[in-house]
Amino acid sequence: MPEGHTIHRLAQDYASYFKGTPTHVTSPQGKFSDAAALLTGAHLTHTEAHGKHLFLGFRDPENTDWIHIHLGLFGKVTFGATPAPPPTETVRLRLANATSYVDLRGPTTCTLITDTEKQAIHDRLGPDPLRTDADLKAAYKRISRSRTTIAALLMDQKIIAGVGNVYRAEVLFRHHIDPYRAGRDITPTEWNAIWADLVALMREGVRNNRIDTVRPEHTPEAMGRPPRVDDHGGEVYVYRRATLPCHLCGTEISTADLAARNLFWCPTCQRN
DNA sequence: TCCTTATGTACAA
DNA sequence: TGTACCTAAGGAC
Repeated sequence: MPEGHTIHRLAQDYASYFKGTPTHVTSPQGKFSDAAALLTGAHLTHTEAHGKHLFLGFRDPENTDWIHIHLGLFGKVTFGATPAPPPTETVRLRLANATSYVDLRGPTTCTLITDTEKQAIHDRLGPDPLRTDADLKAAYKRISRSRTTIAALLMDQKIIAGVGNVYRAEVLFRHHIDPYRAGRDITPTEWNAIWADLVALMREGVRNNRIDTVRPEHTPEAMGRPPRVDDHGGEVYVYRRATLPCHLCGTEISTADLAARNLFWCPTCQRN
């Protein structure tokens, strides 16, 4: 579920359902109870995403408290209309107002933090293709100096924030780049193209709340093959398509372990 | 009903 | 590099 596009979409959705309304905050599961008690009745004033980190701001006259959420691998968020059903035991955080509720389950992080602590998180994250303040040159500076593979670098949140295993695999396929190439062998032209593509793909991901990367001319309809949508909800070239034929050349898609994650690529199309 | 897997990260050794 | 953490869905039996 969660790459950067999911988190930016959540920032929008939390705001549209809860911003400016008195909000009842609870932690049915208990791990966020103390903070929830402090916040309940407060107004959600601001929501923000940086990479895979979500910040929900509750301003009092003095300063802003932030709920910092990171979904990790399993975290899920579900919105609904009131009346809210009784929460299940796994709900870490529930916000509820007169019209809506939202439940958070299974996050890696859900804590109450200050402005200063929030800034520290921004400071250790790289540029996010979905943020207007993103500096793609800062990312390239680090990539162009690194002997590490581009596949690993794209997953490093200090270098670029928000890209996960799906966007990593797909953007490398779309640019015909061998995932094992060293960062320092990526040219400025290639990096600019990768970045621009990530901006476009991830914006579409926010809009549709899913990851689709297949160009119109390569869709199942256009290519005369049966549609196949992955469990993650979108149509892709290589992600989780190991041993299936490449949409473009028919070669079997490869898979390998890279830094404890599954990497997918087409050994024929991605030889540059 | 059990086992595996997953779009992630932090920490220990 | 390995492991711990958090949850739920799908597949094997």
